[in-house]
Amino acid sequence: MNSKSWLTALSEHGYRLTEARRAVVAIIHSSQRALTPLEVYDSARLAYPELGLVSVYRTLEKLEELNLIQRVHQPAGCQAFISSAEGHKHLLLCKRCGQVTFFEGDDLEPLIKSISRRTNYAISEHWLQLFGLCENCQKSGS
Amino acid sequence: MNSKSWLTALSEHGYRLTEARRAVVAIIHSSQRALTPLEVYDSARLAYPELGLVSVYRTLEKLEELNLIQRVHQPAGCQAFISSAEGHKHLLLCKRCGQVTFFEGDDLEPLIKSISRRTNYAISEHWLQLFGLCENCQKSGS
DNA sequence: TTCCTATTGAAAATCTTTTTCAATTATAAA
DNA sequence: TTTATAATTGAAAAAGATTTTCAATAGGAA
Repeated sequence: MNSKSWLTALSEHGYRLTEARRAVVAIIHSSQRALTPLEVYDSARLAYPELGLVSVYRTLEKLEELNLIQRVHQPAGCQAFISSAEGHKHLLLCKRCGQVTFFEGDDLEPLIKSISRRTNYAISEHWLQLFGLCENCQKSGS
Repeated sequence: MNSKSWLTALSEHGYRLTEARRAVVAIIHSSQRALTPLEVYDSARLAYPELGLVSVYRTLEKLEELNLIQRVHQPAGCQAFISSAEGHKHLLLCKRCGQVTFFEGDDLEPLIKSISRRTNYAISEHWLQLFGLCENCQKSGS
């Protein structure tokens, strides 16, 4: 999924393709780690200085609505966004550099069924997130 | 773990036992669902009207520091707190009434080891949270 | 009971996010 | 192309949430 297809998706949902949106899409689409609205704003303004922070919020809102990005929850805060993976994937976050890696977690079904039986809950969603150090950060010491 | 032991814990860590703290502890300790600072404030003021919102924030901060409460992350927001379970437990949340149930998730180890092998991450923490409908809310229709 | 200092609540400050609004601009239609 | 129009913009204001400041108060050790 390249950055152009995000623009196409926006367009197909009746949203106009503006400079502000292109700038925001370019930044968040190419990031390997989750970015806050302010970080997107600061990075995107390097290429498009007229950009307003409000447009960043509004564009992130639309990208999230189209499932192109998703919010990342971390101990330090829950305002950051990253490109969504296709299909149902879970997140693995590097505690040092913030890099986000997706992984499949299908093996969860038996656990969920067992919890469901034990608690009598009808379970419809799950969040699984792992934290650790990526290969690079392990190498480069603490 | 009763509410008195939270007060003891606060006291043992050098914090004074004040009316404001007692009021906050009483409310959050007895809640079955996660409460935001504002919800704690509103509930606690019924018993102790002089309470200030600032003291709610400050008390929640200390309770979290002592691991007596923990922040609950939800699609709707991440500002709410619930009593912590003892030992390593995961959360199961009712999407309708908000009730929080803890469960053990030890069966996760094999999955985590496999992801670790596949991604070369050194995984040190995990978050697992399930969402669904509790028994009561299933009964009482949508 | 006294004294010291942690704690308090009110107000102000700070941050983040949302709303308002007049000007601009993307896009469909002519 | 040009035109018309409605979506979008950025700035400013508003709204919310959280933190800081500060003088007054009250917990608890002596």
